Amino acid sequence: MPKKKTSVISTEDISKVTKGAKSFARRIGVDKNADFDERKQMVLREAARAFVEKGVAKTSIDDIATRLNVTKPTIYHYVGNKENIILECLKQGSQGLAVFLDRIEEEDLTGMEKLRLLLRGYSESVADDFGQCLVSIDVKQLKPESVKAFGHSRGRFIHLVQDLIREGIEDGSMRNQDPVLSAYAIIGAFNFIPQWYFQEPDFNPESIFDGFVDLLGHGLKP
Amino acid sequence: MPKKKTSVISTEDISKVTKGAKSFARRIGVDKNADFDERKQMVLREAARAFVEKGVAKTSIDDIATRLNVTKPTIYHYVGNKENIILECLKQGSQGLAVFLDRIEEEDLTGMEKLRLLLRGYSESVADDFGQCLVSIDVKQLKPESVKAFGHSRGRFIHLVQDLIREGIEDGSMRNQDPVLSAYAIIGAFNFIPQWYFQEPDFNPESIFDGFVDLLGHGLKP
Amino acid sequence: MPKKKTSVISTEDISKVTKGAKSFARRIGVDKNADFDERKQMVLREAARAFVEKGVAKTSIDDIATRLNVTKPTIYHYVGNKENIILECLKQGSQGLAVFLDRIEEEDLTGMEKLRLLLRGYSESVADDFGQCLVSIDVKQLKPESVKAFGHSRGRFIHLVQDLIREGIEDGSMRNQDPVLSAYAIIGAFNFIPQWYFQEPDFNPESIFDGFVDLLGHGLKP
Amino acid sequence: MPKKKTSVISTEDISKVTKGAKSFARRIGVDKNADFDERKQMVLREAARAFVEKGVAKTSIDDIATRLNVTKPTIYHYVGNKENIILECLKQGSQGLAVFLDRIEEEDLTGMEKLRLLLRGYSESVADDFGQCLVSIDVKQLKPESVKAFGHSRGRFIHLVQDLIREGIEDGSMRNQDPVLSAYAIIGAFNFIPQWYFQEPDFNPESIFDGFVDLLGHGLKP
DNA sequence: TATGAATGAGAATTCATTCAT
DNA sequence: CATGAATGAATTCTCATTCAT
Repeated sequence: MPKKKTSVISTEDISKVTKGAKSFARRIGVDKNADFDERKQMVLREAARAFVEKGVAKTSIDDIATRLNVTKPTIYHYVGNKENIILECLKQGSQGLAVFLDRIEEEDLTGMEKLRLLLRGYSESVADDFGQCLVSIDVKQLKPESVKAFGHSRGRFIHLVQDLIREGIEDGSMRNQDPVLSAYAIIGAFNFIPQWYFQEPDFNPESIFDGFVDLLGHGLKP
Repeated sequence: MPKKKTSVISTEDISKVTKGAKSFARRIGVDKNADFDERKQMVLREAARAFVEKGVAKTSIDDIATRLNVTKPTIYHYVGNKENIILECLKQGSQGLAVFLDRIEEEDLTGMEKLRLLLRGYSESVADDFGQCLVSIDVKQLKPESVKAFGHSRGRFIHLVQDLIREGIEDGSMRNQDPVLSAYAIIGAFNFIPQWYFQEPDFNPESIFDGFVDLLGHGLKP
Repeated sequence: MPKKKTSVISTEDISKVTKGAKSFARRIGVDKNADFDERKQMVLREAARAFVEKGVAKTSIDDIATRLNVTKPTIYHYVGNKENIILECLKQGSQGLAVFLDRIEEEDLTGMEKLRLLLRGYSESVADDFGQCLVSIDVKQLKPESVKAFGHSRGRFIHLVQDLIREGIEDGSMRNQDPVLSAYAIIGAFNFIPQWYFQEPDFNPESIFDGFVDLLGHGLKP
Repeated sequence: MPKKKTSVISTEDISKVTKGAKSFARRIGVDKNADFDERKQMVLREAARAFVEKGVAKTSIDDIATRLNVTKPTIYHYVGNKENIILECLKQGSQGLAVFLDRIEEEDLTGMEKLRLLLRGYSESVADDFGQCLVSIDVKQLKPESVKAFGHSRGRFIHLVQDLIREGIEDGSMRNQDPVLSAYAIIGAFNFIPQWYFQEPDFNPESIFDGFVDLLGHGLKP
C-alpha cells in the first residue's frame, strides 16, 4: 500500500522524474532533445497533479510554475499554452489506456475476459496522474475544436466497452442485458475513483479492481 | 420519451418556472406574486442549467443574467454572490435527495429494498437541474469553508449507501461484499449519468434506473 | 489659427466633449443611451489622440484609461477591445471623409473641381483626431479580417481620386498624366500632413490646403 | 519589370546577401570570410524586411531569428538590442540617401535640377529595404533619446528640399511658391510609395520617378 | 427593484533580454 | 559562435463585485 498516493503506478520512474522536477536542475552531457522532452514531461506531470488537486479552472499557469520553482514563461517554453497542457495531459492519459485497448482487441478471449482485462487496465490507468486527468477533467473546459480533436478517445473507450458487453452476451460469458446502460454504469463507477481514492487509504488499484469486478461481476443480490 | 431533455422530471412545474424566467425582467406588474423567493428560485434554476451546460468555471454571473434578461446586479440582489449560487444549487440538489433519504430511513424494508428505493430517488434526482449540479459540480471549485459546510450532504449520502449495503448483507438481501467499494461503484455509476444523458435520446430516468438496477442487482455474469 | 492643435476642425463641439472627458462626470437626467454613446465617443477620441501621439503599438489600454482618469475595465465597458478601438477610430475617420465623397459624386463639376473639393475635405479631415488615425495608423497593426472589413474605405478613396483624375483629363480640366501615380502622389502628400503638422505652428488646414493645391495644381516649374 | 519586388534596386548584391542569409547558420566553415560585419549586415537586412512587411511592433526578435534560421541570442550577438536594430536600419536608410545629398550639394546646378536629382535618389532609396524602413518606420516607436540621435537625418533631408525649392525660386528654375509646404508635399508623396508599391506591379522605381516628376513638375492643370 | 458605471484582482500570453554552456 | 533555458515586465482581457441612482 503506497504511502504517498500521488501516483500509484510505476512509482519508481515517476519518483525519479519527480526528484528531478524539484530542482528542475540541468544535467550536463545529456542529449538535448531528451532533456527537453523530459522537462516538458515534468511540467505536464506537475500540471496534471495540480489539475487533479485543484481543478483545471483554479489552476493558473503561475500555480504550475510555482510548484516547479520556475516562472511562467518557462512553462510556456515547454508547453505552449494552457489549452495545450490540458490536451496533452488528456492525451497521455489516453495513451495509458490505449495500450490496454490495443492488447485486448488482439487477444482471443471471451467478452467477459476481455472486459475484465480492460477494467484492470482502466483501474490502473485511473490511478496515474494523467489517467486521473482523463477521467476528471471536464471536457467542457476545452475549446470545441480541442474537444473534437480529443473526444475521439473517450468515445472509442465507451464503444469498446459496449462492444465487449455485446460480445460477452453473444458468446455466453455474460448475462443478457442492455449493453449501453451497462457500459455507462461500469465506466461511471471507474471514473468516480479519483474522487474518493485519496480519502480512502485502505484501497489501492488492485483492491479496487477486485472489489469492482466482484460487484459488477456478480451483482448485489445473493 | 421526452423530446426536450432540459429536465425530465416534473416537467410541469419546471416549464412553469421556465416560462416565467424568459420574461423575468418584464413580469413585474403582470405577476406581482412573483415575490423575492420565487424570483430567487428562477435565478438559481437558470444558474443550475448554465452550470450543467457550460461548467461552473465557464459560467459568469453575466451569463446567468443574460439568460434571464436582467443585469448582473439583479443576480446579486437575489443570491448574494457566485459561491453562494453554487452552494444553493448544491443544497437544492441535496434536498431533492433528502426527501428520499428520510423516507427510506423510516420505512421497514430489507437493505436491498431500501437501496433500490434510494437509487430510484437518485436516478430521478440526477435528472433534475439541481440534481445534476449535485453530481456534476466539482467541489474543488468551492472555497474550503463552503466545502465543509456542504461536504456533509455528500458524505451523508455515501455513508447511507454503505450502511444500506451492510444492512443488506446482514439481513441476507445482499451478497457478502465490500460495502465501501460497492457504494462508490454504485454512486459513480449514477453520478456519471448527466455526462451522457443528453447524448442518448433513447433513455429516460425510468429506463436508466431499470437498466442500472438490473446490472447492479445481478451483475454481468450469467 | 488655433492655439491648441489637438483638433482643428469644429473646435467648439469637440472642446465641449473634451471638457466632459476630463472629469468623465455623470450628468443626471440625460438620456441613458445618449450618455453611453457620448462616453464611448470620449473614449474613442482619447484613444485616437493617444494613437496619433504615441503610435498604436505603444498605446496600451491602460494609457487610454489613465488619460481619462478611469480604469482599464471601464474602457472595455465602452469599446470591447483594442482592435475594436482602432477600427472605430478608423471608421470615424472615414466617415469624416465619406461626407465629402458622397457630396462630390453627386454634384455636377469638372474633374478638377471635384478633386479640389475632395482635397479640401481631405485636408480638413486630416486635421481631426480620427482623420489623423485614418492616415497614420498602419493597417498592418490590425488582424487580416479587420483589414478586410476596413480596407474598403481606403481603397474607395484611392480609386475615387484616380477616377477624378481620369475624368479631369477627359473633360479637359486636367493635363494628360498617369492617373494612378498622380493619385498616389496626391494622397501621399496629404497623408503626410499629420507627421509634421504639430511642428509647424504657422499652418492650419486652410493654408495647407491652399499651398498644396497651388503646388499640385501648377507644379514646381515656372 | 521586376518579378520579385522584395528590393528592386541593385538586385545583384541583395540577392547575394539573401542567399547567404538563408543558410546563415550553416555557413560557418564554408564561408569563413563571412565575418562579423557581413553577418551583422544580414541580420539588419532581414530585420529591415520584416519591419517593412509586418511593422516594427509586430516583428519580434524571434521573427527575425527564425527568418535567418538562427536563435534569438545570435541576433543579440550581432546587433545588441531591438532599439538598436531599428536605429541601424534607419541609419543605413539615411546613408543611401546621404550619398545623393552630398553629391547634390557639390554639383553646380539650378535648384530644379538639384531637386530632380535628389528625388531620383529618393525614389531609388525608397525601393531599398533600408530606405523603406526610413520612410515607413514611425519614429514614435523609438525611445526619445534615439529619436533625437536620429531625427537629425530626417530633418536634414526636409530642410534640404526646402532649401532647394528656395534656390529654385531664386534662380528662376521654379515658380514662386511656399517652400515649406511644397517640400512636405513632395516628401509625403515619395514616402507613401512603399505603402502601395507592392500592390502595383506595373510600376518600378524608374517609372514612378518619371510619373511623380511629371506631376510635381507641371501640376495637374492643363 | 433594477440598472449603468466603475473597479480590484487576477489570468493568459508575449517579448526583449540575459546567461551559462 | 551559437544555443537552450530562464526571466522580468508588460499587455490584453475577464470577472466577481460594489455603489449611486
